[in-house]
Amino acid sequence: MLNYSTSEENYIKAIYRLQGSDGTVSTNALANALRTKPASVTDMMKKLKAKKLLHYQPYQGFRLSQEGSRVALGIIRRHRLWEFFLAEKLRFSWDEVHEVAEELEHVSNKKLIDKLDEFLGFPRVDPHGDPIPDASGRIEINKRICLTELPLLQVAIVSNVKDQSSPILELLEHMKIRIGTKLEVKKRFGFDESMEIKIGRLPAVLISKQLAENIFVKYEG
Amino acid sequence: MLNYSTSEENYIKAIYRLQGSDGTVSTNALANALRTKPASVTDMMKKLKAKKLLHYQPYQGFRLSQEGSRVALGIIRRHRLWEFFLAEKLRFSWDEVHEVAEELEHVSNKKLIDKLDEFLGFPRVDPHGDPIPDASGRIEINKRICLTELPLLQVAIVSNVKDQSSPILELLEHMKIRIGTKLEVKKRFGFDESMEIKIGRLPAVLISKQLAENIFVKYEG
DNA sequence: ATTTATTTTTAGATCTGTCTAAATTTATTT
DNA sequence: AAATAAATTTAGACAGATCTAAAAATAAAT
Repeated sequence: MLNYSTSEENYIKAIYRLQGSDGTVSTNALANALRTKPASVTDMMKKLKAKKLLHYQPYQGFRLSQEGSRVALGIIRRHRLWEFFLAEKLRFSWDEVHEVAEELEHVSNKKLIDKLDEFLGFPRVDPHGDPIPDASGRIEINKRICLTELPLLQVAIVSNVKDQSSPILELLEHMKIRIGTKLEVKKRFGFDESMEIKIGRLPAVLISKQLAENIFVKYEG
Repeated sequence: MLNYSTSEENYIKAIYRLQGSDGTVSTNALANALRTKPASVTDMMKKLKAKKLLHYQPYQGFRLSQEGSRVALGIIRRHRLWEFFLAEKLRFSWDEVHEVAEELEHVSNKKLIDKLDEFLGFPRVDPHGDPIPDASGRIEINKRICLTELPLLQVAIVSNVKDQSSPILELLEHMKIRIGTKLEVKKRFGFDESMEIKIGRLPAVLISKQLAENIFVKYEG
C-alpha cells in the first residue's frame, strides 16, 4: 500500500473518470480536465508510468493499469464517503459537498476510511447518486435514465435536470426536488402520462409528463 | 483569511507549542521538534516573517505575532475537533487519534470545521483533555494536577500516568482508567487517604493513595 | 503525397521545501 | 580577553510540480 501525492492522486482520479470502461485518454483532454498544461501532463505521465500505475507510449495516450485502477477506486471511495458524511451528518447541501470532499479525499488512512464507512452505515451511493466502492474496491455500476423510464418502486437519486431555465427550477424548488433527492415512482397514469412520486417520507405527489422528461436519475442495478 | 501550506502550518503549530505563554523559540529547538534541520528552520522563518506570522531577528529566536497565534489556534481547533470526532464517533482509541488528526487538521475549510463543531455538540476538550478553541479562537486554560489535588466533584480527564510499569498498568486496566478517561472525585477518606471516584455513569469505585499519586488529570478552570 | 494544422514531447526556467557543508555570530571557558 | 564550543545563518544543490517556448510526431486537408 504505497502512498501517492495529492497531485498524483488528482491525475489518477481524472484519468479514471475520462477513460470510461475501455478507452484511452489524451494529453490534451487530461490537461483540460485538470486545468493544467499539456507539458505538465506529459511530465506526470512519465512518473506514473515509472510507478506502474498506467500504460503509456509517447504520443499514444494512456490508460490506468490494474494497480492504477485500484488506486483510483480507493480515492473515489474516500471522496464519496466524505460527501455522504458532509451531506448526511454535517447537513451540507448537495452542491457544497464536492469541493470539501476534494480536500478530505487525500487523507489516506485506511482505518479512518473503513471506520467512517461503518459509522455511516455502509452507504451504497453518495449524495449525487454515484456508487461508493466498498473496502475491497468493488463498485456497482450505475444506471442513469430519465425519470419517465424508472421502474415502479425503484428508489433512485436525482442526478441532473435537462432544462435549467428558471420556470422549471421554480417548479422543482416548490416540489422540493433537487439534485441528490431520493425518490421512487409509485404509479403512472396512462391518460396524461403523469406519475405519482414519493420523496423520502413525505406524502406522494403528482408530477406531469413534461416535468418528468426533464429529470434524470441514477440507481444501482 | 489566507491559506497556508501543510508545511507552514506544521511550523506554526510547533512554535505555538514550544513558546508557551511568553518565551521565544530557538532554531535548534524547533528543528528538533519537527525532526528537520536547523537550516530548513531558518529558511522557513524568513518566509513566515515575510508573511508577518512571527517576529524574528537573526540569531535572536522567534515568537508568533498576533496573526501567527490566531493561525495556530485555528490549526489546534481543527486538530482537536477531529480528535474528538475520531474518538467519539468513529471509536478510535485515545492513542490512535493524534496521528490521523495530524492529517485532517490541514483541511482548512471554515464552514466544514464550524459544522463539525456543531455536529459534535461544541465539545470543550479533546480526548486527551486539552481544550478546544472556539470558532473565534478563544481557548480556556487547562489546569494539570495530580489526582490527589483534584477538587471534589470537579470533572477532569486523565492525561498522564507517572509510573508506566506493568503492575500499575494492570491495575489501571482493571479499573478501566485510561488516558482520556473522564472522572471526578466523590469523596476522600482521611484514614488512608484513599478516595472514591466516579467514571462516567459507572458506579463509584475506591482507589488507593498510591494509585492516585500516579494519575495526573486536566480540567478547565 | 505534400503541405498544413494539431497534438504531444522536450528543453530549460521557476517556486517550494528540503538538505549538506561552510561561514558567521553568539555563548562559554579558560 | 582570547580561545574554544555551540548555535545559527548563508551558499549552493536537489526533488517535486509546474510553466513557456521550441521541436518533433501525428493527423487532417488540399
